[in-house]
Amino acid sequence: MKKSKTKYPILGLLAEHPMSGYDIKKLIDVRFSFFWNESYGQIYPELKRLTESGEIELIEDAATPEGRGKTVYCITESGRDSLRDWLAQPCEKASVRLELLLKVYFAQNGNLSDILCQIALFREEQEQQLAMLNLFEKDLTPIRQYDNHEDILRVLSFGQKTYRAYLEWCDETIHYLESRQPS
Amino acid sequence: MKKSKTKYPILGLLAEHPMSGYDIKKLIDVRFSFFWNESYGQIYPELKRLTESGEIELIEDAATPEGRGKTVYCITESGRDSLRDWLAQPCEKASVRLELLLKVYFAQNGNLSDILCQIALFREEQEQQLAMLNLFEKDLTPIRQYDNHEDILRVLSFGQKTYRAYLEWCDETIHYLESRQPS
DNA sequence: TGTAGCATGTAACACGTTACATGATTAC
DNA sequence: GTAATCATGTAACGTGTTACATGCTACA
Repeated sequence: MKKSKTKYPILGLLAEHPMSGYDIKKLIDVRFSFFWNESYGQIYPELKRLTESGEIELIEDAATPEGRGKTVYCITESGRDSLRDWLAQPCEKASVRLELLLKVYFAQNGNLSDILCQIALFREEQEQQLAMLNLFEKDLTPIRQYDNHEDILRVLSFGQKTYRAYLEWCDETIHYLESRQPS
Repeated sequence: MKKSKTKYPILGLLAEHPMSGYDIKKLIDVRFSFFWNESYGQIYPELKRLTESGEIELIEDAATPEGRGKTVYCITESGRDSLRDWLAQPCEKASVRLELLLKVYFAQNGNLSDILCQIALFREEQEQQLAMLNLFEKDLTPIRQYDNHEDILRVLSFGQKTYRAYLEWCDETIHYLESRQPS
Protein backbone atom coordinates (compact mmCIF):
# COMPACT_ATOMS: atom_id res chain seq x y z
CA MET A 1 0.00 0.00 0.00
CA LYS A 2 0.86 3.67 -0.22
CA LYS A 3 3.22 4.90 2.46
CA SER A 4 2.57 8.09 4.34
CA LYS A 5 5.17 10.81 3.75
CA THR A 6 4.46 12.70 6.96
CA LYS A 7 7.79 11.75 8.46
CA TYR A 8 9.86 13.58 5.86
CA PRO A 9 8.74 17.17 6.38
CA ILE A 10 9.14 16.48 10.10
CA LEU A 11 12.65 15.14 9.70
CA GLY A 12 13.53 17.92 7.29
CA LEU A 13 12.44 20.66 9.66
CA LEU A 14 14.12 19.03 12.65
CA ALA A 15 17.30 18.85 10.57
CA GLU A 16 17.31 22.67 10.58
CA HIS A 17 16.93 22.91 14.34
CA PRO A 18 15.09 21.25 17.23
CA MET A 19 11.43 22.15 17.76
CA SER A 20 8.08 20.92 19.02
CA GLY A 21 5.18 19.29 17.19
CA TYR A 22 3.30 22.54 17.42
CA ASP A 23 6.17 24.44 15.82
CA ILE A 24 6.38 21.87 13.05
CA LYS A 25 2.70 22.19 12.25
CA LYS A 26 2.93 25.98 12.12
CA LEU A 27 5.98 25.94 9.89
CA ILE A 28 4.34 23.51 7.48
CA ASP A 29 1.29 25.78 7.38
CA VAL A 30 3.16 28.96 6.57
CA ARG A 31 5.95 27.62 4.36
CA PHE A 32 4.48 24.59 2.62
CA SER A 33 0.73 25.05 2.58
CA PHE A 34 0.63 25.87 -1.14
CA PHE A 35 2.00 22.44 -2.01
CA TRP A 36 1.87 20.31 1.17
CA ASN A 37 -0.29 19.92 4.28
CA GLU A 38 -0.16 17.99 7.51
CA SER A 39 -2.58 17.95 10.45
CA TYR A 40 -1.97 17.41 14.16
CA GLY A 41 -3.61 14.04 13.79
CA GLN A 42 -0.69 12.99 11.61
CA ILE A 43 2.15 14.92 13.21
CA TYR A 44 1.84 13.92 16.87
CA PRO A 45 1.50 10.15 16.32
CA GLU A 46 4.33 10.34 13.79
CA LEU A 47 6.58 12.06 16.33
CA LYS A 48 5.91 9.17 18.70
CA ARG A 49 6.77 6.60 16.03
CA LEU A 50 9.95 8.44 15.01
CA THR A 51 11.06 8.56 18.63
CA GLU A 52 10.48 4.83 19.01
CA SER A 53 12.41 4.08 15.83
CA GLY A 54 15.27 6.32 16.97
CA GLU A 55 15.08 8.76 14.07
CA ILE A 56 14.39 11.64 16.44
CA GLU A 57 14.96 12.25 20.15
CA LEU A 58 13.28 14.17 22.90
CA ILE A 59 15.28 17.06 24.33
CA GLU A 60 15.05 16.87 28.07
CA ASP A 61 16.33 20.23 29.30
CA ALA A 62 12.97 21.93 29.83
CA ALA A 63 14.83 24.57 31.86
CA THR A 64 15.57 26.71 28.81
CA PRO A 65 13.65 30.00 28.66
CA GLU A 66 11.95 28.85 25.47
CA GLY A 67 11.05 25.39 26.69
CA ARG A 68 8.19 26.01 29.09
CA GLY A 69 5.60 23.34 28.53
CA LYS A 70 7.07 22.38 25.18
CA THR A 71 8.03 18.93 24.01
CA VAL A 72 11.06 19.64 21.88
CA TYR A 73 12.53 17.05 19.52
CA CYS A 74 15.78 16.89 17.60
CA ILE A 75 16.92 14.72 14.72
CA THR A 76 19.41 11.86 15.16
CA GLU A 77 22.03 10.52 12.77
CA SER A 78 19.63 7.72 11.91
CA GLY A 79 17.01 10.35 11.09
CA ARG A 80 19.42 12.17 8.81
CA ASP A 81 20.05 8.89 7.02
CA SER A 82 16.32 8.42 6.44
CA LEU A 83 16.10 11.92 5.07
CA ARG A 84 19.02 11.35 2.70
CA ASP A 85 17.54 8.05 1.49
CA TRP A 86 14.19 9.68 0.83
CA LEU A 87 15.76 12.47 -1.20
CA ALA A 88 17.26 9.89 -3.55
CA GLN A 89 14.01 8.00 -4.09
CA PRO A 90 11.47 8.83 -6.82
CA CYS A 91 8.64 11.20 -5.95
CA GLU A 92 5.03 10.19 -5.67
CA LYS A 93 2.78 11.33 -8.48
CA ALA A 94 1.93 15.03 -8.26
CA SER A 95 -1.69 15.54 -7.31
CA VAL A 96 -3.93 18.52 -7.93
CA ARG A 97 -7.61 18.83 -7.10
CA LEU A 98 -9.53 21.86 -8.32
CA GLU A 99 -13.28 21.69 -8.08
CA LEU A 100 -13.50 25.03 -9.87
CA LEU A 101 -12.30 23.53 -13.14
CA LEU A 102 -14.95 20.85 -12.93
CA LYS A 103 -17.50 23.62 -12.65
CA VAL A 104 -16.08 25.55 -15.55
CA TYR A 105 -16.18 22.39 -17.64
CA PHE A 106 -19.84 21.82 -16.78
CA ALA A 107 -20.76 25.51 -16.77
CA GLN A 108 -23.45 25.06 -19.42
CA ASN A 109 -25.61 23.27 -16.88
CA GLY A 110 -25.95 26.29 -14.61
CA ASN A 111 -26.02 30.08 -14.46
CA LEU A 112 -23.16 31.99 -15.99
CA SER A 113 -23.26 34.48 -13.13
CA ASP A 114 -22.67 31.72 -10.56
CA ILE A 115 -19.56 30.52 -12.36
CA LEU A 116 -18.28 34.05 -12.73
CA CYS A 117 -18.72 34.51 -9.01
CA GLN A 118 -16.80 31.32 -8.23
CA ILE A 119 -13.92 32.32 -10.48
CA ALA A 120 -13.78 35.77 -8.92
CA LEU A 121 -13.61 34.17 -5.48
CA PHE A 122 -10.89 31.79 -6.59
CA ARG A 123 -8.99 34.70 -8.10
CA GLU A 124 -9.08 36.58 -4.83
CA GLU A 125 -7.77 33.60 -2.89
CA GLN A 126 -4.89 33.07 -5.29
CA GLU A 127 -4.03 36.76 -5.23
CA GLN A 128 -3.79 36.67 -1.45
CA GLN A 129 -1.64 33.56 -1.57
CA LEU A 130 0.68 35.22 -4.06
CA ALA A 131 0.87 38.35 -1.90
CA MET A 132 1.88 36.19 1.06
CA LEU A 133 4.61 34.52 -0.94
CA ASN A 134 5.90 37.87 -2.14
CA LEU A 135 5.99 39.11 1.43
CA PHE A 136 7.77 35.98 2.57
CA GLU A 137 10.33 36.45 -0.18
CA LYS A 138 10.96 40.03 0.83
CA ASP A 139 11.49 39.01 4.45
CA LEU A 140 13.80 36.23 3.42
CA THR A 141 15.99 37.80 0.77
CA PRO A 142 18.27 39.86 3.02
CA ILE A 143 18.73 37.09 5.56
CA ARG A 144 21.58 34.69 4.92
CA GLN A 145 21.24 32.72 8.13
CA TYR A 146 20.01 29.51 6.53
CA ASP A 147 22.26 27.49 4.29
CA ASN A 148 19.18 26.33 2.40
CA HIS A 149 18.27 29.95 1.71
CA GLU A 150 18.55 29.59 -2.05
CA ASP A 151 16.52 26.39 -2.09
CA ILE A 152 13.71 28.11 -0.22
CA LEU A 153 13.72 30.84 -2.86
CA ARG A 154 13.42 28.17 -5.55
CA VAL A 155 10.34 26.74 -3.84
CA LEU A 156 8.87 30.22 -3.45
CA SER A 157 9.48 30.84 -7.13
CA PHE A 158 7.42 27.76 -7.97
CA GLY A 159 4.50 29.13 -6.03
CA GLN A 160 4.81 32.57 -7.54
CA LYS A 161 4.92 31.26 -11.08
CA THR A 162 1.91 29.02 -10.67
CA TYR A 163 -0.13 31.68 -8.87
CA ARG A 164 0.65 34.15 -11.63
CA ALA A 165 -0.47 31.58 -14.17
CA TYR A 166 -3.69 31.04 -12.20
CA LEU A 167 -4.39 34.78 -12.07
CA GLU A 168 -3.73 35.18 -15.77
CA TRP A 169 -6.19 32.38 -16.48
CA CYS A 170 -8.80 33.90 -14.17
CA ASP A 171 -8.61 37.26 -15.91
CA GLU A 172 -8.82 35.72 -19.36
CA THR A 173 -11.69 33.48 -18.36
CA ILE A 174 -13.69 36.17 -16.58
CA HIS A 175 -13.25 38.43 -19.58
CA TYR A 176 -14.31 35.68 -21.93
CA LEU A 177 -17.37 34.70 -19.90
CA GLU A 178 -18.46 38.30 -19.45
CA SER A 179 -18.32 38.85 -23.18
CA ARG A 180 -20.78 35.97 -23.45
CA GLN A 181 -22.94 37.31 -20.64
CA PRO A 182 -25.68 39.06 -22.67
CA SER A 183 -26.64 35.88 -24.54
CA MET B 1 -17.85 15.98 7.76
CA LYS B 2 -16.51 16.51 4.27
CA LYS B 3 -18.84 15.36 1.50
CA SER B 4 -17.57 13.37 -1.43
CA LYS B 5 -17.83 15.17 -4.79
CA THR B 6 -17.73 12.04 -6.91
CA LYS B 7 -21.35 12.42 -7.96
CA TYR B 8 -20.80 15.71 -9.79
CA PRO B 9 -18.36 14.68 -12.50
CA ILE B 10 -20.61 11.67 -13.04
CA LEU B 11 -23.76 13.80 -13.35
CA GLY B 12 -21.92 16.30 -15.52
CA LEU B 13 -20.72 13.70 -17.98
CA LEU B 14 -24.11 11.97 -18.09
CA ALA B 15 -25.64 15.38 -18.82
CA GLU B 16 -23.70 15.35 -22.11
CA HIS B 17 -24.94 11.91 -23.10
CA PRO B 18 -25.66 8.49 -21.60
CA MET B 19 -22.73 6.19 -20.88
CA SER B 20 -21.44 3.42 -18.64
CA GLY B 21 -19.32 3.55 -15.49
CA TYR B 22 -16.37 2.37 -17.50
CA ASP B 23 -16.84 5.20 -20.00
CA ILE B 24 -17.09 7.73 -17.18
CA LYS B 25 -13.87 6.54 -15.63
CA LYS B 26 -12.05 6.74 -18.96
CA LEU B 27 -13.34 10.22 -19.71
CA ILE B 28 -12.32 11.49 -16.28
CA ASP B 29 -8.87 10.02 -16.85
CA VAL B 30 -8.27 11.66 -20.21
CA ARG B 31 -10.04 14.97 -19.75
CA PHE B 32 -9.76 15.74 -16.04
CA SER B 33 -6.75 13.88 -14.74
CA PHE B 34 -4.63 17.03 -14.48
CA PHE B 35 -7.02 18.49 -11.91
CA TRP B 36 -9.40 15.69 -10.84
CA ASN B 37 -9.36 11.93 -10.33
CA GLU B 38 -11.83 9.20 -9.54
CA SER B 39 -11.35 5.46 -9.17
CA TYR B 40 -13.69 2.57 -9.94
CA GLY B 41 -14.03 2.07 -6.22
CA GLN B 42 -15.81 5.42 -6.06
CA ILE B 43 -17.62 5.46 -9.38
CA TYR B 44 -19.49 2.15 -9.32
CA PRO B 45 -20.92 2.50 -5.80
CA GLU B 46 -21.82 6.10 -6.57
CA LEU B 47 -23.72 5.03 -9.70
CA LYS B 48 -25.73 2.66 -7.56
CA ARG B 49 -26.52 5.40 -5.04
CA LEU B 50 -27.49 7.89 -7.76
CA THR B 51 -29.82 5.32 -9.31
CA GLU B 52 -31.47 4.72 -5.95
CA SER B 53 -31.90 8.44 -5.34
CA GLY B 54 -33.36 8.87 -8.81
CA GLU B 55 -30.70 11.29 -10.08
CA ILE B 56 -29.74 8.88 -12.85
CA GLU B 57 -31.46 5.97 -14.57
CA LEU B 58 -30.44 2.73 -16.18
CA ILE B 59 -31.03 2.51 -19.91
CA GLU B 60 -32.56 -0.86 -20.62
CA ASP B 61 -32.31 -1.32 -24.39
CA ALA B 62 -29.21 -3.45 -24.45
CA ALA B 63 -30.12 -4.35 -28.04
CA THR B 64 -28.23 -1.37 -29.50
CA PRO B 65 -25.10 -2.25 -31.47
CA GLU B 66 -23.03 -0.32 -28.92
CA GLY B 67 -24.66 -1.80 -25.83
CA ARG B 68 -23.17 -5.29 -25.64
CA GLY B 69 -22.45 -6.07 -22.01
CA LYS B 70 -22.62 -2.43 -21.03
CA THR B 71 -24.60 -0.90 -18.19
CA VAL B 72 -25.55 2.47 -19.63
CA TYR B 73 -26.93 5.26 -17.44
CA CYS B 74 -28.58 8.56 -18.28
CA ILE B 75 -29.29 11.62 -16.18
CA THR B 76 -32.79 12.51 -14.95
CA GLU B 77 -34.38 15.91 -14.36
CA SER B 78 -33.65 15.45 -10.65
CA GLY B 79 -30.02 14.82 -11.54
CA ARG B 80 -29.88 18.01 -13.60
CA ASP B 81 -31.24 19.87 -10.60
CA SER B 82 -28.48 18.48 -8.37
CA LEU B 83 -25.93 19.55 -10.94
CA ARG B 84 -27.34 23.07 -11.12
CA ASP B 85 -27.41 23.37 -7.33
CA TRP B 86 -23.82 22.25 -7.06
CA LEU B 87 -22.66 24.80 -9.65
CA ALA B 88 -24.06 27.59 -7.48
CA GLN B 89 -22.37 26.41 -4.28
CA PRO B 90 -18.88 27.49 -3.18
CA CYS B 91 -15.96 25.29 -4.20
CA GLU B 92 -13.92 23.23 -1.79
CA LYS B 93 -10.41 24.51 -1.07
CA ALA B 94 -8.01 23.84 -3.93
CA SER B 95 -5.49 21.19 -3.01
CA VAL B 96 -2.04 20.58 -4.43
CA ARG B 97 0.47 18.00 -3.28
CA LEU B 98 3.97 18.06 -4.73
CA GLU B 99 6.57 15.93 -3.02
CA LEU B 100 9.20 17.35 -5.35
CA LEU B 101 9.00 20.80 -3.73
CA LEU B 102 9.51 19.26 -0.33
CA LYS B 103 12.69 17.69 -1.68
CA VAL B 104 13.90 20.93 -3.22
CA TYR B 105 13.31 22.67 0.09
CA PHE B 106 15.34 20.06 1.94
CA ALA B 107 17.88 19.56 -0.83
CA GLN B 108 20.82 20.46 1.42
CA ASN B 109 20.39 17.17 3.26
CA GLY B 110 21.14 15.04 0.21
CA ASN B 111 23.06 14.88 -3.04
CA LEU B 112 22.59 17.65 -5.53
CA SER B 113 22.66 15.14 -8.38
CA ASP B 114 19.70 13.24 -6.92
CA ILE B 115 17.57 16.37 -6.78
CA LEU B 116 18.59 17.32 -10.29
CA CYS B 117 17.49 13.90 -11.45
CA GLN B 118 14.12 14.23 -9.75
CA ILE B 119 13.50 17.63 -11.29
CA ALA B 120 14.45 16.34 -14.72
CA LEU B 121 11.99 13.48 -14.28
CA PHE B 122 9.26 15.81 -13.15
CA ARG B 123 9.98 18.08 -16.11
CA GLU B 124 9.59 15.20 -18.53
CA GLU B 125 6.24 14.22 -17.03
CA GLN B 126 4.89 17.75 -17.23
CA GLU B 127 6.12 18.13 -20.79
CA GLN B 128 4.23 14.99 -21.78
CA GLN B 129 1.11 16.20 -20.03
CA LEU B 130 1.33 19.52 -21.84
CA ALA B 131 1.83 17.75 -25.16
CA MET B 132 -1.31 15.71 -24.51
CA LEU B 133 -3.31 18.83 -23.74
CA ASN B 134 -2.04 20.51 -26.91
CA LEU B 135 -3.02 17.48 -28.92
CA PHE B 136 -6.43 17.40 -27.30
CA GLU B 137 -6.90 21.07 -28.12
CA LYS B 138 -5.98 20.48 -31.76
CA ASP B 139 -8.47 17.63 -32.02
CA LEU B 140 -11.14 19.71 -30.38
CA THR B 141 -10.80 23.10 -32.02
CA PRO B 142 -12.43 22.34 -35.39
CA ILE B 143 -15.29 20.38 -33.85
CA ARG B 144 -18.35 22.38 -32.88
CA GLN B 145 -20.49 19.42 -31.84
CA TYR B 146 -20.49 20.21 -28.14
CA ASP B 147 -22.21 23.28 -26.80
CA ASN B 148 -19.69 23.36 -23.97
CA HIS B 149 -16.87 23.50 -26.53
CA GLU B 150 -15.60 26.88 -25.37
CA ASP B 151 -15.72 25.89 -21.71
CA ILE B 152 -13.60 22.84 -22.43
CA LEU B 153 -11.07 25.11 -24.12
CA ARG B 154 -11.01 27.29 -20.99
CA VAL B 155 -10.21 24.26 -18.84
CA LEU B 156 -7.53 23.17 -21.29
CA SER B 157 -6.06 26.63 -21.16
CA PHE B 158 -5.72 26.35 -17.39
CA GLY B 159 -3.71 23.16 -17.77
CA GLN B 160 -1.53 24.62 -20.49
CA LYS B 161 -0.73 27.74 -18.50
CA THR B 162 0.18 25.85 -15.36
CA TYR B 163 2.26 23.26 -17.21
CA ARG B 164 4.15 26.03 -18.99
CA ALA B 165 4.77 27.66 -15.60
CA TYR B 166 6.03 24.32 -14.24
CA LEU B 167 8.38 23.83 -17.19
CA GLU B 168 9.73 27.35 -16.88
CA TRP B 169 10.43 26.73 -13.21
CA CYS B 170 12.12 23.39 -13.96
CA ASP B 171 14.45 24.98 -16.50
CA GLU B 172 15.35 27.85 -14.19
CA THR B 173 15.90 25.54 -11.26
CA ILE B 174 17.95 22.98 -13.16
CA HIS B 175 20.09 25.78 -14.52
CA TYR B 176 20.53 27.26 -11.07
CA LEU B 177 21.42 23.96 -9.42
CA GLU B 178 23.83 23.00 -12.16
CA SER B 179 25.66 26.29 -11.72
CA ARG B 180 26.13 25.28 -8.09
CA GLN B 181 27.17 21.76 -9.03
CA PRO B 182 30.99 22.11 -8.82
CA SER B 183 30.90 23.28 -5.18
C1' DT C 1 -4.06 -20.67 -26.84
C1' DG C 2 -3.14 -16.98 -24.69
C1' DT C 3 -2.81 -12.23 -23.81
C1' DA C 4 -4.61 -7.83 -23.80
C1' DG C 5 -8.37 -4.88 -23.18
C1' DC C 6 -13.36 -4.34 -22.06
C1' DA C 7 -16.48 -4.15 -18.21
C1' DT C 8 -18.37 -4.43 -13.50
C1' DG C 9 -17.83 -4.78 -9.09
C1' DT C 10 -16.25 -5.26 -3.89
C1' DA C 11 -13.43 -5.74 0.42
C1' DA C 12 -9.72 -4.15 2.83
C1' DC C 13 -6.94 -0.72 3.84
C1' DA C 14 -4.65 3.48 5.30
C1' DC C 15 -4.42 8.12 4.85
C1' DG C 16 -5.69 12.41 6.34
C1' DT C 17 -9.33 15.44 8.38
C1' DT C 18 -12.37 16.81 11.90
C1' DA C 19 -13.95 17.25 16.22
C1' DC C 20 -13.16 16.99 20.72
C1' DA C 21 -10.72 17.15 25.25
C1' DT C 22 -7.60 19.29 28.24
C1' DG C 23 -4.78 22.62 30.49
C1' DA C 24 -1.48 26.41 30.53
C1' DT C 25 -0.27 31.07 29.38
C1' DT C 26 -0.79 35.72 27.50
C1' DA C 27 -3.17 39.96 26.78
C1' DC C 28 -7.00 43.15 27.05
C1' DG D 1 -12.49 37.73 33.95
C1' DT D 2 -12.44 36.18 29.68
C1' DA D 3 -10.93 35.61 25.19
C1' DA D 4 -7.31 34.15 22.39
C1' DT D 5 -3.48 31.57 21.58
C1' DC D 6 -0.18 28.09 22.96
C1' DA D 7 0.40 23.22 23.24
C1' DT D 8 -0.43 18.18 23.13
C1' DG D 9 -2.98 14.68 22.06
C1' DT D 10 -6.71 11.07 20.47
C1' DA D 11 -11.06 8.88 18.66
C1' DA D 12 -13.97 8.64 15.05
C1' DC D 13 -14.86 9.21 10.66
C1' DG D 14 -15.01 9.36 5.60
C1' DT D 15 -12.66 9.34 1.42
C1' DG D 16 -10.24 7.48 -1.99
C1' DT D 17 -6.78 3.83 -3.36
C1' DT D 18 -5.37 -0.78 -4.06
C1' DA D 19 -5.88 -5.30 -4.83
C1' DC D 20 -8.57 -8.80 -6.08
C1' DA D 21 -12.37 -11.46 -8.46
C1' DT D 22 -14.94 -12.43 -12.43
C1' DG D 23 -16.27 -13.08 -17.15
C1' DC D 24 -16.45 -11.53 -21.79
C1' DT D 25 -14.48 -10.08 -26.38
C1' DA D 26 -10.92 -9.23 -29.88
C1' DC D 27 -7.05 -10.67 -32.11
C1' DA D 28 -2.72 -12.67 -33.31
